[in-house]
Amino acid sequence: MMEKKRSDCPALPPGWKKEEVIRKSGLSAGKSDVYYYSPPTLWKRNPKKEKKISNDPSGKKFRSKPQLSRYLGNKVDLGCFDFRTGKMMPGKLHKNKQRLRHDPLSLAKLFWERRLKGLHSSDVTEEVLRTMDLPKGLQSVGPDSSDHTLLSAIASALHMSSTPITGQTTVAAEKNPAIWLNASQPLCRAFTVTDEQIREQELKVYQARRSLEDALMADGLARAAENTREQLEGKTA
Amino acid sequence: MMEKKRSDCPALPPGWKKEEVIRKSGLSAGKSDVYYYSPPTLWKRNPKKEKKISNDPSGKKFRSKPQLSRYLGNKVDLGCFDFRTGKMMPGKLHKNKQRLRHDPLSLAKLFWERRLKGLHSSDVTEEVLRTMDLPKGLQSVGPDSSDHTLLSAIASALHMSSTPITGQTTVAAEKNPAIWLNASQPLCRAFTVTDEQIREQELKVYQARRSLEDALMADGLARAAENTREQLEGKTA
DNA sequence: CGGAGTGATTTA
DNA sequence: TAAATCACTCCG
Repeated sequence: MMEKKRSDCPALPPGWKKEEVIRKSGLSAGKSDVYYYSPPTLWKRNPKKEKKISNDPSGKKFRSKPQLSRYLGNKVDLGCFDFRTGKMMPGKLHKNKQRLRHDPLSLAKLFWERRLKGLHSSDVTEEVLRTMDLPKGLQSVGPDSSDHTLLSAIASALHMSSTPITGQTTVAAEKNPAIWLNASQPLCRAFTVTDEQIREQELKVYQARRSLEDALMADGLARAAENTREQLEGKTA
Repeated sequence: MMEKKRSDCPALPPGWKKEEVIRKSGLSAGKSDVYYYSPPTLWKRNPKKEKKISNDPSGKKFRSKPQLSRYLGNKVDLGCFDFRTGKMMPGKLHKNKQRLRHDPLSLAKLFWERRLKGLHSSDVTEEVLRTMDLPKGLQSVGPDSSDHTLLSAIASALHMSSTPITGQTTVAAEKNPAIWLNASQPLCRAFTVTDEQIREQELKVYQARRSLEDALMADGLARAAENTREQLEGKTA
């Protein structure tokens, strides 16, 4: 087979490949497109196995920096990453979060999630969330990538939904968000929870319960909660 | 047999049908494919047996605009035909390379190329071009087949364009220059450059440099070049 | 229906 | 503008 020049990319995690293809015809002949390929092993290991994704040992193909950024999430900071050259360029700080507010994904939904942002009342739950750290395996998906909003979203989902919280699972959501987004799940990538994390969490829950006991003593708690609820309903109407 | 919704297509000759099929699954679920069917040849006479046989009751299926265009040939001008909607879109030539001939940039370049014809001022460059021979592999395409104009065109393309100079590459240009010509390239057939030609050219460049040294001594050179430049800018403005 | 290749649109 | 991103075509 005629292999195209697919080279390693030192700026990305091991196994990632970079390819440059020259356009051979049309109005844009002579211009080039740069693609990246995820490590084959990572791509073939699909834990859910709910769908056969690909036999291609070459990994998944990425065609733009935003797409790459969405996939890598907080694993790799692509702020200084130059997509065309494939190298890190210090001093070139791009704002990659701006674009997310305008893509179809963001407009499609999450009205309620957006509303949660800026909700910094005296709600006790808010205080708890504010001091929490996002687990490393958890990645936001959608227009607002702030950990705070994601936390709120998950918290809400846990309260309002009677089904398990899994996050957005299908890769198809990336291509066809309007069709494939699961509105019953918070906008984060699918994640897994280890036994270790569960044990850690059990401890945290115990501690949190102690804090909550104290909080319940505080004056005005009931009133604050009621205010919060009204705010939510007012904007959903 | 399950008949699918095939509708008439007024933009095509009588008998042509249009069909739209929605994709049901996969990454592209929800997207649709559009097909056209040529007028059914219900019966075809068998010369030997004087018997009518069914040949192609459904007509031929067409899956793309190029395929359709190839079949219809000069019968129908599909320049304004929108394959997806099945309608003619006059004024909105955002399909095809038709737009190529009409957008401001390409138009300006074409005009500039045309202007070079008949430009026989005292410009030194002109003198050089006049005494040059076109390489044998270089062939003019289009209404003006003079070598002189072609040379000027290539020279200007080398200066103006930031993309490689390839000439007209598509075979379609030979069949239908009015539609398929690539205005971003000089009006010549695609050509190749051999190593031998490159070596020859290196010698010529050396000789030309010697000539240029002498030329620079000549009185009035700078003024002539400046006049030429002003003429060009004045007309492109 | 997939996807490489290219046009169209948006961004810097 | 040009470059980057997105969307679509078109053929397997």
